[in-house]
Amino acid sequence: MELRHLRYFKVVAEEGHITRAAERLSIQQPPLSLQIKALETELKVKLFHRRSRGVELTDAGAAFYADVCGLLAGLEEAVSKTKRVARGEQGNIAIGFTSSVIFHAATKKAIRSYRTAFPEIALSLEEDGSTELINNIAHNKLDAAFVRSNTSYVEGVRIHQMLEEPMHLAVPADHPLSIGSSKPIELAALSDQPLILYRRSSGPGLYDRIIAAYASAGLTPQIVQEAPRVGSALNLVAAGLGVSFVPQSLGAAHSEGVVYRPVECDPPLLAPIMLACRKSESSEAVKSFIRTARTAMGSRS
Amino acid sequence: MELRHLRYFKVVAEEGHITRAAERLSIQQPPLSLQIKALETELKVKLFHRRSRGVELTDAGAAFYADVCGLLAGLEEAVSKTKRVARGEQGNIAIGFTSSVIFHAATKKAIRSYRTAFPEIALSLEEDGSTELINNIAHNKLDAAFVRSNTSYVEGVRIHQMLEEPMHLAVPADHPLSIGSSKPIELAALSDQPLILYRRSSGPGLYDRIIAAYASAGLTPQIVQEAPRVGSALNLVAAGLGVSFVPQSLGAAHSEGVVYRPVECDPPLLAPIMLACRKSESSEAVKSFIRTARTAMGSRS
DNA sequence: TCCATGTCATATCTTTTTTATATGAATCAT
DNA sequence: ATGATTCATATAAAAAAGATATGACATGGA
Repeated sequence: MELRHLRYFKVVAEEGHITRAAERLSIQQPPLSLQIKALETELKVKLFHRRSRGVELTDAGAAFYADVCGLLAGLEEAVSKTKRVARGEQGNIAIGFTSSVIFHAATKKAIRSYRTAFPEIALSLEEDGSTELINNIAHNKLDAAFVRSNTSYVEGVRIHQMLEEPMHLAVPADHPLSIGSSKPIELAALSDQPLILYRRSSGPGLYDRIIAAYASAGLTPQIVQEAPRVGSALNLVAAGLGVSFVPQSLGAAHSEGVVYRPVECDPPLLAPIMLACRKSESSEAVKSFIRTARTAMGSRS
Repeated sequence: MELRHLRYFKVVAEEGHITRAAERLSIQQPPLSLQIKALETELKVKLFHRRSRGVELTDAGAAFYADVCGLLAGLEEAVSKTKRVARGEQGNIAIGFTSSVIFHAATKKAIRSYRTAFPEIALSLEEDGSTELINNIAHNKLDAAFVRSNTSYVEGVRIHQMLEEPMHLAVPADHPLSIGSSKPIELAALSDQPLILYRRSSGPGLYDRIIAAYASAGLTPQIVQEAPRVGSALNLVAAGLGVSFVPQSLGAAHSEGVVYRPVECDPPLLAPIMLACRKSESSEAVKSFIRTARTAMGSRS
């Protein structure tokens, strides 16, 4: 059976008349009769009563007609949907982010402007560590991810830097360093402070930058604890276990028992936000997401 | 576009490999490549990325694949449904009845046994006067109808008698004739009783039989009122406006203020139940309904 | 780096299928 | 009865699908 049979059948059913249907289909009557007969033979079902003044659907033919209309309409719908997806107007994409980037206004702005610009594309969001996110992109489980590292190079994944923000020092509210919180703190003042960092394995980016900053100031950090993610590091700070460095944007989120102070340091201690994506991305939807994000976040690279 | 394209596309999408897909389809690789390309050209959408180790769906291709699977499954479903309808196992039929026949146990039994025997066939039931029902059959708005007349002959409609039941006299409860209700009443005793009948135009069957019975007894009925249907005639009887004749089975339904008495009369005054249907019925579902009804109602004609 | 291998694309020929033309058979209306 | 209408059948022409042979291109191993 071919679509031709269904299309011909539909017109014949609507006209109740093979000759007129043939006209509407711009073919001659004999081939149309043959195609209808072939359809009946294949189904082993009589679809029309041959009357002297035309043809009339049998019960079975009427049932088939209803379904055929639906199928043909469904096909048209599928085709136009496919075209929309090809143009990048419809589809769905999966975006990942590390726990610390959602706090930054720019990532929220990026996602919001994409939703507005492409409302027909469903976004699914997933949180995980930088390493896992980048691996998921390589394995086609994610289309792009906001991360804080550019250190892990995975085959087929490219990482764009979107912006950098200063790192702030997070200190317990009752800690001596929390006094005069508006003035920057020099790194040297922290040499003997117990330091809380995040697990390097899931996000080496910030970890390495902090270690590097200590090193270039000629200091050795006293790491007392590794937290699985920034949020938990801040909880440990609030509990008084030590101090930590977090991206400035985190300050807005977690304030209970924690005081944030700018850090004086050369080169400045910065936390980047990067967008990881495939080196050769084929999906229009994903490409437009990357474009939107770069515009919204003011990335010029 | 033809179903072939969709079927081929589906297999290629599943295999991710044109050569293997061609094997599964029992054709050679070059024609399959051509058909896929033709499909892409017609849709003006690239459905596959050509990779060195095979092919891979594009976003648009993946969207199309999902829809194509649904459509092909839908087609199979439509075909098997059509076959079921052709075998008379599925479908829907429209049955009419006059207001007076549903009170008879035999019609309820007929409908019930049909529902049991063919649960997949939807029955739609409609009540109207005999004349209207029979016209509706001729105009294909109904498939069959239980009526009480065989007097109206409409082109293309055949009427089978299913059974006959005696007519009873309905008298007001406070009427002298209601005394001794178990004994039959002779027609002669009614010569000067005001008579209520139903409108002849919508159901000439019973009307004519009653008039004929009076005539053969040498009496002239004193018709005081015509009711639109049996139910309303009984209401008029209950109100004391006169007496009426109704099929025995009606006694079960309407008893408030009405007493029913058998009628002594030669030839006996009988109310038939007929089944009207098309002279040449083509639907298996309707044919099986007629068969079931005749069996359930004990018609031997 | 080069070659063997695997994979899709292209070219050409064969076969099948679809369509067109001509005509027949059946039914209905005048 | 006859002419018109409509579907069916027969046969010829055109189009399309499929087969075979081969090319182009990338990949992975020696």
